[in-house]
Amino acid sequence: MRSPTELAQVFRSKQLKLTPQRQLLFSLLHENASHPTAEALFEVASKQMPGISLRTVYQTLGELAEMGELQLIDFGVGATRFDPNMGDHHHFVCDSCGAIRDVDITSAPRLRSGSGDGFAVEDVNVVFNGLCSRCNQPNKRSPGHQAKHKKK
Amino acid sequence: MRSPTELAQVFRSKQLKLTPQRQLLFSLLHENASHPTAEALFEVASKQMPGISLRTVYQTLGELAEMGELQLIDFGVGATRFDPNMGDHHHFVCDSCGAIRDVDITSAPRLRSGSGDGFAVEDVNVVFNGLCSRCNQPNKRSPGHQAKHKKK
DNA sequence: TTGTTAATTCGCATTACTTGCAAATTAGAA
DNA sequence: TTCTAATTTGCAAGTAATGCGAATTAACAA
Ligand SMILES: [Mn+2]
Ligand SMILES: [Mn+2]
Ligand SMILES: [Zn+2]
Ligand SMILES: [Zn+2]
Repeated sequence: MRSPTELAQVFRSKQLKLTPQRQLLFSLLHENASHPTAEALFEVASKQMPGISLRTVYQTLGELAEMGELQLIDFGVGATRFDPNMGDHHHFVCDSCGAIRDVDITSAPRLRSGSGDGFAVEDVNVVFNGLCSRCNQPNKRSPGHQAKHKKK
Repeated sequence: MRSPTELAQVFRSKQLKLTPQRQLLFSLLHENASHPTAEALFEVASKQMPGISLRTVYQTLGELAEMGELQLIDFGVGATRFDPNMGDHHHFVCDSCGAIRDVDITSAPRLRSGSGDGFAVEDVNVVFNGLCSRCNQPNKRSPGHQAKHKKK
C-alpha cells in the first residue's frame, strides 16, 4: 500500500474526499504487518476517533482493495484479513494462537501460471498452517496470546 | 474417504448408528470430485430422501471431517466445500464459473514443513485462482454454467 | 465567508452461512 | 417387543459482511 501522503494524492485525483476517517485508516494501515480484521482496525480507530463506524471501516477497506492498494485474505476461519503488503508473498497461520506471518515468496517454491491443463492461473495463494515458534514450545503453549475471534 | 461399506464398519465399531441419512450421504460423497457445498449435497440428497434435514447434512459432514474421512475447504467465497479426496493435492478455482478442479501435488512443487523460521508447518494449502479452460475461451465465456452461489 | 452539492458516513436492517439447542424419533441391543 | 442412547429435525441464534436511506460534510465556487 502506498503511503498516506501518496494515497491522498490518488484520492484527490479521483474526486474522492479526504475525510478524517479515511486519513486515519490510511495511517493505521500503513506499514501494518498484523493482517488485521475490519473489526480489529475498528477497535484501534475508535480510540483515536470515537464514533467512527464499523461500516465506514469496511467501506474504506473495500475501496482500497478495489484500488489495488491492499489485499483481502480469507484464511477460512474468522473474518477476512487485510494486508497492505502487496508484494509477492504467502502466509503462515498459527492454528493455536491465530498469529499470521508473511512468508516471503523467495523462501517458498515459486508457483506460476501455465499448469498446462487449460487453466489460466492468475493468482496463487499458499497458506501454511501449523504452530508458531511461540506456540510450539511444548511447555508454555499459550493458545490465547492472540485473539482468534471476537471476544465480546 | 473410504467406501460406504468400509465406513459402515467404522461407524458400527464406534457405536454410531447406521442411519439411512448417513448411508445416503456416504454414497453421495463416495468418489465425488465436485467439491460440493453442504447445500448442494442437501439438494441432491433431498431428491432421494425428501425430508432429510440440512442440519443433518452439516452434522454428518462435520463428523466425517472430524474422523479424517473428508476435508473441509474454504475458498474464501461462498460456503465451505467438502472433499472426500484426502490425498495430497491442491485446488484450482475458476473465478468465472466457480468450478473447482484438483491439482495433483506432483504437478505442483511440493511444499513441506520445516520453514526454518521456527514454524512447525503441519499443513499447506495452495489455491490457484484463474479461468478454467471453458471460461478462458474469449468468445463463449459462460460465467454461469456452474452455480457459484445459492440461487434461491 | 457563505452556499451548493455530490460524496461520504452512519446506523440499522438484511443476507449468507453455520452452529446451538431441545423435543421427537429411531437404530440397535437385549 | 421393549428400551435407551444416539440421531434427526426445526428453529433460534451467531458471525461476518453488505444494502440502503437519511444525515452529514469535504471540496469547490461565488
Ligand atoms: Mn501478508
Ligand atoms: Mn479436491
Ligand atoms: Zn502461535
Ligand atoms: Zn470456469
